[in-house]
Amino acid sequence: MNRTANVSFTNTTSLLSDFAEIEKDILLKEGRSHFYPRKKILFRQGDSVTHFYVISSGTVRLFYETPDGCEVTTDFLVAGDSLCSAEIFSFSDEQCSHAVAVNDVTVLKFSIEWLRKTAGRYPSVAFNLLAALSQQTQQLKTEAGNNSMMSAVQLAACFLQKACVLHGLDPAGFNLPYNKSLIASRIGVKMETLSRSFPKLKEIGITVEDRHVVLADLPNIKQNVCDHCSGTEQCRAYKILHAKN
Amino acid sequence: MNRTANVSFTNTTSLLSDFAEIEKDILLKEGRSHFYPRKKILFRQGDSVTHFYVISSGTVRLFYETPDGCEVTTDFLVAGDSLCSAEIFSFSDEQCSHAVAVNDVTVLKFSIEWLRKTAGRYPSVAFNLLAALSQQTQQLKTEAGNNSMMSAVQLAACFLQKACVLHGLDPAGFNLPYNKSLIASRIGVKMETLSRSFPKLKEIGITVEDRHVVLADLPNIKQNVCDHCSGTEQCRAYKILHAKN
DNA sequence: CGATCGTTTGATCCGCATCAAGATAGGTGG
DNA sequence: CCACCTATCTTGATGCGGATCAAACGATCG
Repeated sequence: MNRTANVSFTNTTSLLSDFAEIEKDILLKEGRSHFYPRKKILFRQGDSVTHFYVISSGTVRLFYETPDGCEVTTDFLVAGDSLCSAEIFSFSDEQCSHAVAVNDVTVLKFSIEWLRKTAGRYPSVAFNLLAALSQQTQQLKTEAGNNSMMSAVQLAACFLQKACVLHGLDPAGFNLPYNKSLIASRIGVKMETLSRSFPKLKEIGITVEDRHVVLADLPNIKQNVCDHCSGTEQCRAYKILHAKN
Repeated sequence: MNRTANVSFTNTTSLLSDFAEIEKDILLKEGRSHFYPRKKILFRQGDSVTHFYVISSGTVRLFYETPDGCEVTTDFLVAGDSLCSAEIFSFSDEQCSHAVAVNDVTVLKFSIEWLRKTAGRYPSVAFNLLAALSQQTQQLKTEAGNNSMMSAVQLAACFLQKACVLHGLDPAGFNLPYNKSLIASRIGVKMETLSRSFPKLKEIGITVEDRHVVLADLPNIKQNVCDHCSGTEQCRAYKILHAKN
């Protein structure tokens, strides 16, 4: 587990992207780089929280198991995103979800004791943690709202647009970064339902054939991603939502 | 707007309950006490975030409006809970929901500038904010999971148990602290559906007649509240969930 | 070449929303 | 005191969306 120097943090909404250079140095010096091959588990639901992670490359899937054995995917995380930011300062020290590498993944690991100590010593570190947590909370809120109000077709449309932006892909044509079953699990519908939504997506300019996706009529897709679907009229999901009225 | 000395923070999971005495003093000295009568609006969705609030007494409802005019209640907050904790440190300075007094409410208000400054000066204040945010995030996560997996009957059962604990009521018999339409809006179902779930609730020992509720067979209700339904076998919603198998 | 995985497609069922019509209670004015 | 009204809630009938069960298809792999 050697240290790495060439870590890139591309995600503009990430925890670290936003740090001043001094704090970045502090963190990069302390962080131990770890490699997880595809399908390797980073931690399991119920494990005690020992580390804070920042993803350097690859994609991590968070999911939990319901008592009846059903997997619910709560998020996909990419380079620059952090894991266990909420867990560090909460009362329970148990992981509330599994984390598994979707593809080959490298992360920086920090012990939670060190991070707590450092947050106490450097206010700017604490502030950045606060900002990261705030954003997570906001995102969860809007997502909770969306999920309860949107149909399977709308959810699929949103997901594809978000995935395109998140992974920096070309809307004019790209390959799905993960299985369709994972996508279904992420948007909270069954595989069969997701499958049936593709013909309907085609009608509104989203073509999905095998792994290949085309998002037509959306040159400025970044502005169209629907974190706040309900509010922004450029959003495709918004249009779908109101097509019927 | 006079200052108040006799503020009680009963909620054990609240932001302030957990502060050391010194920090409590700092906050209580700065906080301005405000009174909001029943139905008065604290702030509206889209307003710019100017203050951080801690509830001294009463109940506040958070909700947002969908484009088609439907109200979605995201939370009820009671004495000791805080408002806008996530908003203070996030990029957007817009309120993402309305806040309205369910009954007569008193709050302590702090300007966000002051709180940011104070969090920078006193690490323990920053830590308590981190802890509060962490907890909020965790709660949102489990709730998002629950909502997608639970039926209307299960959601109603959960809500009644939580409400009982949250408001410190007697499970052997209490009156609903709010309208049934608000409850329906909170658990994300229509009034009619909530209404139809009451007969089914009776079968599992939850009696609802008009405003009066009895939670039978649950002497230790606090242990039964289902923040983590999926995991705890004592939880009534867990039992409902698995009654069919 | 069969075997397994991921996906599609079809048939059916169930839960919740919707629309519509009472029911009950609290409040107001005559 | 009664008639009326509105808010809140209940009950019934119907329709739709998504889950479930089941079968088949194509691709990859040993």
